[in-house]
Amino acid sequence: MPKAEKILESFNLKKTNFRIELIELFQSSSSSLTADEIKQKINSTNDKVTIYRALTAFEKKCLIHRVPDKSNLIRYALCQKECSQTHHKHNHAHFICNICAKTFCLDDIKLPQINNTSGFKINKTQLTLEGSCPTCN
Amino acid sequence: MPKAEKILESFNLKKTNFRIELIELFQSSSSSLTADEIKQKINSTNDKVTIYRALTAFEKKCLIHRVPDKSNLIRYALCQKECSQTHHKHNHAHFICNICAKTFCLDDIKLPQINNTSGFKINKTQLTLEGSCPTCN
DNA sequence: TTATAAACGCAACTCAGTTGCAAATATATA
DNA sequence: TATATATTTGCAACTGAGTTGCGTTTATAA
Repeated sequence: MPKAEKILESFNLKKTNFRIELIELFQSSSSSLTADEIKQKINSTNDKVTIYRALTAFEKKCLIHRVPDKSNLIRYALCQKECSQTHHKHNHAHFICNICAKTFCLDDIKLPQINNTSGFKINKTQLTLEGSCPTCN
Repeated sequence: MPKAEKILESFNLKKTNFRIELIELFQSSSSSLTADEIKQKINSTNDKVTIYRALTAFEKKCLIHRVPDKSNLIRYALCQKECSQTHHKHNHAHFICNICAKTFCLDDIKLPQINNTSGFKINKTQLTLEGSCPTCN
């Protein structure tokens, strides 16, 4: 796991305390995070705008990616190394726990290959599973 | 295709002009609908609250189901006959068009069978495809 | 015809996420 | 080390989807 400072450096982002903490939080989280969860876990005094802007910047640099969420919140998880600095490239399924509402990346479960059908041209495939996570069951 | 009045009757819902129109709109739509799209297509003077409440009632009766949406809007499509009046039971993939942002049900594409993995108990599977729809390409 | 439960409409609210702008700060350069 | 510059931050105000409360209207059953 690369150090947070190294990551920010390599992405040409400034090494501010908040952003270092934010990366470390993502690295230590087994599931994904919403802006609100971040605000609670890093008990910083940072404004929510700062959080949203950091997330937007990280997503743009392919450091984090959006994952599905039950209640239509924007939820992020760390990208794996297959993502370059300019292009996201995910080939894993996501799991939403119906009890704790967290979303997990299931790196082991690969996506099915679906061919273009009846006029629909397919660029991207997403597989989302629901149920109960290891902690909840 | 059952008549809108018949449907409302069988679901123990009142046959109001708005709800009849709403069902007919769903029946004539090849893709799914948001509350806002409904307001525009039925150019009724109905309050948005009325639309939201009708959608909630229809979903509860398993007449419509939520489908994924690019920008986290609540988006609905008509259920197929496999849904009972009390339980949703969907076995099809969804397609999101990245150009027109509409979501379509792909009844032909069935869901892959994923087994429970490493502590995750799976109850539901969702397969979402993205690309461009027949109209847009 | 009347009673009653469902549906409706208005107003006001909630809450996630966004935008504008000015102040602060990290970092590269002189 | 000092200075310039682009990035990041914080505040305030806003947006827009969706919700809640409550009183009124309406479909339908008695």
